[in-house]
Amino acid sequence: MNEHSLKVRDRDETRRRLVDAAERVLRAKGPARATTKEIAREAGLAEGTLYLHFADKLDLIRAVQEKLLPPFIELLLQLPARAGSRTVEANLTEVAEQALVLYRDLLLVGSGLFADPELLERFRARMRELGGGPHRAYGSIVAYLEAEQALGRVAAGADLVGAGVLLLGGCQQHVFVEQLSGPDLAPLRDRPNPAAALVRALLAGLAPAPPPHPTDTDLEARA
Amino acid sequence: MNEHSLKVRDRDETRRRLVDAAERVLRAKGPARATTKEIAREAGLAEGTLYLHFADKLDLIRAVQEKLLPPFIELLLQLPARAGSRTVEANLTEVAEQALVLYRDLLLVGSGLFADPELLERFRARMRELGGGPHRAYGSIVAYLEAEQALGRVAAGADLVGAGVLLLGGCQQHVFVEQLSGPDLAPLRDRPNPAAALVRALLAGLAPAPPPHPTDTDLEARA
Amino acid sequence: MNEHSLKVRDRDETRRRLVDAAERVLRAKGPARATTKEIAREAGLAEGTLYLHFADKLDLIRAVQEKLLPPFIELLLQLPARAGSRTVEANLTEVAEQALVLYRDLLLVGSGLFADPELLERFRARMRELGGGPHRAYGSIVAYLEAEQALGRVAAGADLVGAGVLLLGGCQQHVFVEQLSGPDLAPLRDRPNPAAALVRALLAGLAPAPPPHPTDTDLEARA
Amino acid sequence: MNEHSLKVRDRDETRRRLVDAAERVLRAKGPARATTKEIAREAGLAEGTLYLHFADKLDLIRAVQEKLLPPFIELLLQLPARAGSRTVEANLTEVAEQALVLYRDLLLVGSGLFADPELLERFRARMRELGGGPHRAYGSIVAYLEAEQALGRVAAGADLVGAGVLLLGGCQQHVFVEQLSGPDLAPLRDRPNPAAALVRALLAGLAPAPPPHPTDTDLEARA
DNA sequence: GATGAATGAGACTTCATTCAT
DNA sequence: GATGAATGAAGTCTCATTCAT
Repeated sequence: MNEHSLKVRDRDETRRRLVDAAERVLRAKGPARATTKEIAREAGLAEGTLYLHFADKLDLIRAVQEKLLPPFIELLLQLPARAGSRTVEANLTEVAEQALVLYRDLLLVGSGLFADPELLERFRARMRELGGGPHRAYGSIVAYLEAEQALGRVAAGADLVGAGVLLLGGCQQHVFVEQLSGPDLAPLRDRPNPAAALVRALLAGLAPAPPPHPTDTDLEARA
Repeated sequence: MNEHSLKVRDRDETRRRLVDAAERVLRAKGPARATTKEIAREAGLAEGTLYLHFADKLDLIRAVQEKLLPPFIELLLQLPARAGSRTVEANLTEVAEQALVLYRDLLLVGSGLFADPELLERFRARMRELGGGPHRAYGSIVAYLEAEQALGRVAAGADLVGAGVLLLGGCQQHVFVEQLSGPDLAPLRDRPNPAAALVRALLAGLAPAPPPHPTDTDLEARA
Repeated sequence: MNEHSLKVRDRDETRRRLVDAAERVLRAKGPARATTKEIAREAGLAEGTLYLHFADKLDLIRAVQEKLLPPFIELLLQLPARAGSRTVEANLTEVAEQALVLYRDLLLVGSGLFADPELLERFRARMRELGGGPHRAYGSIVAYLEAEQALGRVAAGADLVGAGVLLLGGCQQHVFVEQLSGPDLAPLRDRPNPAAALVRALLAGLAPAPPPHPTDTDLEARA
Repeated sequence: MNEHSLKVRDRDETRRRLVDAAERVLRAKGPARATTKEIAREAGLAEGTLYLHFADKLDLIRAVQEKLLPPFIELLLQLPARAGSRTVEANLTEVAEQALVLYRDLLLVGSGLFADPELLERFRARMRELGGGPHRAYGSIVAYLEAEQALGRVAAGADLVGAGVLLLGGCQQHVFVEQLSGPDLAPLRDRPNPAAALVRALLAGLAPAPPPHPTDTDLEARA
């Protein structure tokens, strides 16, 4: 390990401290109130140092947002290979649990994304660069569900993309309502295991079971 | 119509112009970049006039956000009375369509809500004041589904709150992915009628149809 | 009493209500925080009405300040005629009491005078116009003391202008220290009748009584 | 002198330039018209720099006011030790001279103190913090006069606090009248050495010399 | 590379004043 | 004469960014 790699490690270390500090401040104050001065103080560094490691403040915020995604991405990448293992319910519940974690972070840390069109556009550009983004997530989920369909563990005619949207959306909505309502009014407070509950609700659907015995009289009545 | 009511109408007119202008600027620039100066210019009024009608900038933003909700609230309030009419699918699709409209607005205009803890807290306070908020929305949806359950048009054991979260969340997610992906990468672009599709997916569920009557004749029939 | 005089009385009444309201607001908020909006509200009139009766805000403030002076002026005008009546101490104590009242008002209401050179210059101009001002006050006091001197009730060689400056200044200083110290630190709090005490101190002076019996030994010691 | 102390000196230098610039602007425009913009321009610094060194505008004004007091405080602290030296008249005249200087500054720079209740309250708080304020000034003067009393150079029964109030008040009044009258009407203009005159007037008092020994011989001597 | 004082554009807000009704 | 909504200049303060050390 030569001097150069030491320096590189120092650079990385400083950069990491800035990202971590930024995340703490974003969580504490919200994107609108997070200032470079406070982030630098939280990192124990000078304000100017920030600009040696990031192009500007938005660049740093984007780095924080990117840090939040990998665990979820990781899980999705492994998902198709799990088809057939355990139960569909268990596999999807694990996804939902991680989605809840992710959306909680995104709501607090990344809500500034839609507040500032420029930040949003930069984020999209970065996603294109990395080849990531929502379409990858849905690709993984659909691939998994197709595999389960082939195994007969998912209904044949099901709208798999729709199911993915409902599942991830349910998680997002849960967090959304939770935060919007605050500690006082909490319509979802008495749902102890939201991830599992949402998965069960999605699997079951809302439609009533079709009439078990299509007897003659039934058929006549319908006609 | 006397002089006083004329003035009242003037006041209201000015107020409305400010809210409309604020909405346009919020959509164009995002909450983080919307300035009082530009809102006033957009309204064709002086900057100071804004403060004759609103306590401060956040108060104005809140007024814009409040303006977006009533159509959706209205629909939800009428929903329970529709139980038994048309089909469950049609009724829920109408809800989903309006939810898509609402979330599209909220994402662009209201995302600043979570970016600034103070704004969020003010919004919560206002909801407590008005007795509104997400718990009211869920109350209406659950009441409707319970009525349909009693009519046999919704499965007996279904998790009705969970269904509501999945439905509204699915709409939210659709908008979220749509916006996050931008015009280029659009995993959901080829879903022409997202509201109807989500409702159908929710009604059907993912689970494969269980053998309704595990009697011998049934099993034979399948084989 | 014809219609015209009624209107005149109305005008005066409105004007007086504005001046009174301005005084109340000035006392409550201080000159720096007194706004035309609040003064109008306090007067129960519209903001624009203020400008029908006063050239501008400074003109109104000046009217308040002028209202404070007459009682004191009145007293000073009568003062010379009182020479020989009661005691010098009683006469001066009455002056000191009124001076305390005046300075208390001036400090709270009129401190803005020196905060704004323009206001000060307008006040001077108005004094020149009315022939009033401090030189008139001192004229009265000196005239009174001269009369008392002639009566032997005031020391022959006394600096009468200096005595006036000390007396009025003592009152001013008392109020100044009182206000500057606030309710907590009050070096002058245990002085129950400050006007009387100041007059007594002024009459007595600080110099020790000259040696009562200039005996030979005393004279030798001094030489 | 290392790099750090250099920076400290820079900081102090900038701070001092701001205070000096603020003092100049306060004198020129009065507290009510002094703006941060002009103070910064006068200091040759950016407006934002002001807020690196002072919490806000009031904090800067307070710093100017505090700068004015030390010379006077210094003199008062040394005063008790001077008892017995020179003459009482000389010692008090020095105090009066400095008091005139101080009040001239305070009237121009510090009159805003009473115009804004918040500024006044901050000033009181700062005095409590520093243990200073008028009660300290009066403590020193009284201590000095007591020492002189013990030496027989001040009358035994004299009201020492009252004497202090008269002396400082006289100086304050002198400045007050001087400024209020403006250059035209100056009732006190022909008093060439006001400090000395006020002290002499205070020492002498107004009361006519009482018959020191109301013995027969005294009475005869007067006749 | 790190520092942090300085920058300065620009944000929000206030308020004396005007003028159509 | 009275009104009060509207004005807009001016104020205080913030904060991302730069640059000499």
